[in-house]
Amino acid sequence: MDKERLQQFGEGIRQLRRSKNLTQAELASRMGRDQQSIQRLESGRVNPTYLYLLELAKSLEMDISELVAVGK
Amino acid sequence: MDKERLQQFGEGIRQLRRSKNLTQAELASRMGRDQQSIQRLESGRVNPTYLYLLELAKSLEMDISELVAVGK
DNA sequence: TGTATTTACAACATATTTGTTGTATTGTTT
DNA sequence: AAACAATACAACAAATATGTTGTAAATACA
Repeated sequence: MDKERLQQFGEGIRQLRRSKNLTQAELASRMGRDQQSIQRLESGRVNPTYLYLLELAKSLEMDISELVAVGK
Repeated sequence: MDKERLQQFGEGIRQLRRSKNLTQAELASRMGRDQQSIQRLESGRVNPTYLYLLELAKSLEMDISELVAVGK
């Protein structure tokens, strides 16, 4: 189901963020967003856009190709 | 600018679709969508979601990691 | 030329993402 | 325990993606 794919992806992002020792607020700040934005993403309650993913990858210092692979 | 990234990505999708000899309508059909959806994507007028990209990759018979790489 | 196919674009309704504010809950540290 | 930091969640407005219909323009082909 779609909802599960989003939850899986969100969980993957959470792992990545933690592996880099960043708080939700810190990551959000790098993206010019707020903590709630990351929280919703990690909880799988939203379906992020391509541009959001590009910014996320940049803020996590990785390629978007690697980023989207976490949901697999 | 963001608009340019979307245009660049859309153009990349167009190349991929053409390389597989698919019309916009055919690709859309595989995704359960209509021709207009693909047209807006390729013209860079929309910012597709993660789930949309997953379906697009599947319909183009490729990995989402490869798919998002076309916009680079 | 004429016909069919493909692509482009616009407008509208609907659903959803995003931004924002506030706050509750959980976790950590002293 | 108390204080602080981090995370979760809800509700609202605004922006935007998506679905849909209609049609114009461009392209391919007989």
